[in-house]
Amino acid sequence: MSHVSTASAAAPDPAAARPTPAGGGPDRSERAAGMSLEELADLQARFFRTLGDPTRIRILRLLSEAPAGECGVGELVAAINAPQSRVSTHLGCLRWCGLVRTRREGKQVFYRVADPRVDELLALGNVVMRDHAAEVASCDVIG
Amino acid sequence: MSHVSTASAAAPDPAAARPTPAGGGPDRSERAAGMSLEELADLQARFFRTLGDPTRIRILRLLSEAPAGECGVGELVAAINAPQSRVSTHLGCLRWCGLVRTRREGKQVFYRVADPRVDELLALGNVVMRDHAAEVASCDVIG
DNA sequence: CTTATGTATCCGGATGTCTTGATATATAGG
DNA sequence: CCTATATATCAAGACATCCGGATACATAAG
Repeated sequence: MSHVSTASAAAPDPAAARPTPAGGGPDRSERAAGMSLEELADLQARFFRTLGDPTRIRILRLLSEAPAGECGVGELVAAINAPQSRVSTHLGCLRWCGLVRTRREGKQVFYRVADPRVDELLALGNVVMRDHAAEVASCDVIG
Repeated sequence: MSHVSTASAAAPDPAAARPTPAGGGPDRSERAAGMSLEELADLQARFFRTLGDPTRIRILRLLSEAPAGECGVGELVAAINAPQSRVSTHLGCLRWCGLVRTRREGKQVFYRVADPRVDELLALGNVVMRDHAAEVASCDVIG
């Protein structure tokens, strides 16, 4: 797969997930220090593209609405009604980008939204989108 | 062009722009009434994809930071340092989707962000993205 | 070790989306 | 009408991203 592309960098251990810098503790702020406006825009765009896939949106929604705040992969696959490989791939993308976190329990893996602001983002996007639904839906006609 | 695709619908007059339903007056809420969760997710994703292009991000940022809250196309082209056709195309996309509005003055056309919540969205996205910059930047390695 | 289940990854193949240069349209002026 | 400037649109090519099926990996149990 390759969503959200164009950048470089090597591949950290995908399974061990990232350090998840936050966690409530002190640390951050020196992040992404020297970046040109252009690079910044690239990253922002890339970030929004992470939210630009229907399957990923559905996953995030399911996770945030889940009773326990988390879901097993199986549940997600069933709820979304899509091939397991697809769900897994998108879960991988979301995890990679730090939007969700995982917990393993035996053979199963549970996912949860990693940052509450992600939900805010989705909610806000939802509201704004609703007021432009018709336009957005027909945007492809432009060109 | 074709950004944010997949939907149908015919092409309204691109120049005359949309009615811009809001405007401060009463009206809305019955929008996008009967939609399956799936269709909803498609639209949300499509909406976020509108924000998923670096050029469009740069345009929106320039517009919201502009002293008068608006910019002429020429200014944008100069600031972004990209071929005029590219800027124009993305402006068209943003206008089509209802995120920006236009005003004509002689030969020039001025653009402004149509909805303050769009700025909120960008700001929020920015903050969240910053905490995951490294991960997001290298996401393409996943697959 | 072998089997069974759950999850992740690889591999084409099909689209979607961005980009650029050329060209069309619009407005102002001579 | 003809010219010049400002924008918008078209056409074709280059990538990026998504998809589904097959397969590899991980964990648990016999």
